[in-house]
Amino acid sequence: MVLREKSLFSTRAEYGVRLMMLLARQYGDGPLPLARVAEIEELPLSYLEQLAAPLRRDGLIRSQRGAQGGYELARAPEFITMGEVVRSLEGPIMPMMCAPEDEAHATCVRGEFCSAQVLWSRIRDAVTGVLDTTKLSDLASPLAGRDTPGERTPLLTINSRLEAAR
Amino acid sequence: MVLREKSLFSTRAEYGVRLMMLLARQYGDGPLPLARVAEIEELPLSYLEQLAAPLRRDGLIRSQRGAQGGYELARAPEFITMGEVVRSLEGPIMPMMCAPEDEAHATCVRGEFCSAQVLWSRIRDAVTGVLDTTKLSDLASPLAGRDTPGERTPLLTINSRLEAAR
DNA sequence: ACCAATTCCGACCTCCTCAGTCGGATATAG
DNA sequence: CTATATCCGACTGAGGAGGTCGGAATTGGT
Repeated sequence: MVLREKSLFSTRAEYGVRLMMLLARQYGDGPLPLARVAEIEELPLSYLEQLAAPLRRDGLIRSQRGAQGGYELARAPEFITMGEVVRSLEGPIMPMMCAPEDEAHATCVRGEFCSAQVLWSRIRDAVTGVLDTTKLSDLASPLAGRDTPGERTPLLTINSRLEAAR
Repeated sequence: MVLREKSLFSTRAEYGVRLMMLLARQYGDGPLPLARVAEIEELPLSYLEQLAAPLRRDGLIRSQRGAQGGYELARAPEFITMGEVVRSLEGPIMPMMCAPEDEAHATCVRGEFCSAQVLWSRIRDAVTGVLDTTKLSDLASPLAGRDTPGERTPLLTINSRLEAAR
């Protein structure tokens, strides 16, 4: 779809996070169908379906099947960390084979001689640190992180802004 | 070669860092040929040659061609950051297309609406933070990062330890 | 002068993952 | 009943990761 150089995470995390943020804004207003998400975020519906599956299995979102159905957050946005979201979509965070999250079974063949491992572990910890301390509620407002406190922004607002943009 | 799940960086960074650490231990004792490195680290020589090229172009290592030649660090280990090494091998650090190191040309099509961007930027900063504050000298000793101050360990020691290991 | 050891360079190749697509089955509100 | 959803599994095309290979250029040792 887009031209894509190498990047630390894949589109699964990217799209999945965008999906979750949309659900966060919608939280409390009933389920949102993926077709709407696909439309708003301009993402392929069939791909989104693939991303919703693990999120649901991991208890981050709830589904309502059938007409008027869709997905909604299983918990309030302030109780969902980005770490849960990203791990659900991408699996455990490891910057390198020899530095898995589960330090127990590092697959580093070279064992004690691999002192580079220290570096990769530090990086992994830095990444998971951000991921685990950032909650969905920290990002869900379009103004969040932009040095403005930012009140809640309903979907309606976002839609009209998208209209205006094209 | 090895089975390889998804990981934040590729083998280029992994092998390249190991190469640099070996050169760091050898620093001041003349050039080390890649054939030796390949032997010690059990890595394919022809692939190492590929990794040495950018490191040399970026002025991190110096080469000496011909017999008795090899590579050596262009500067002392305490003046080379892991950020320089990794960037030389892998290019700019971006966890996601919409959060490049050069914040100027973010290729995020959705512009201001992409509030997820905040997350990816934070992660990028966390990673580059570690990378840019860790120097080659911080890792070069096999004891470094293992809560022991760690004196300099010559190659000879490492070799004999490798012998013993198999 | 020669040879062996090196770096240097570019082309090539193979497999696996990413980023989807597709077809259909199942559930449910109106 | 039907339109709208989720759900599930199989399939696929392109591209990058992770190398390999052949040869040219450079240099120290004898």
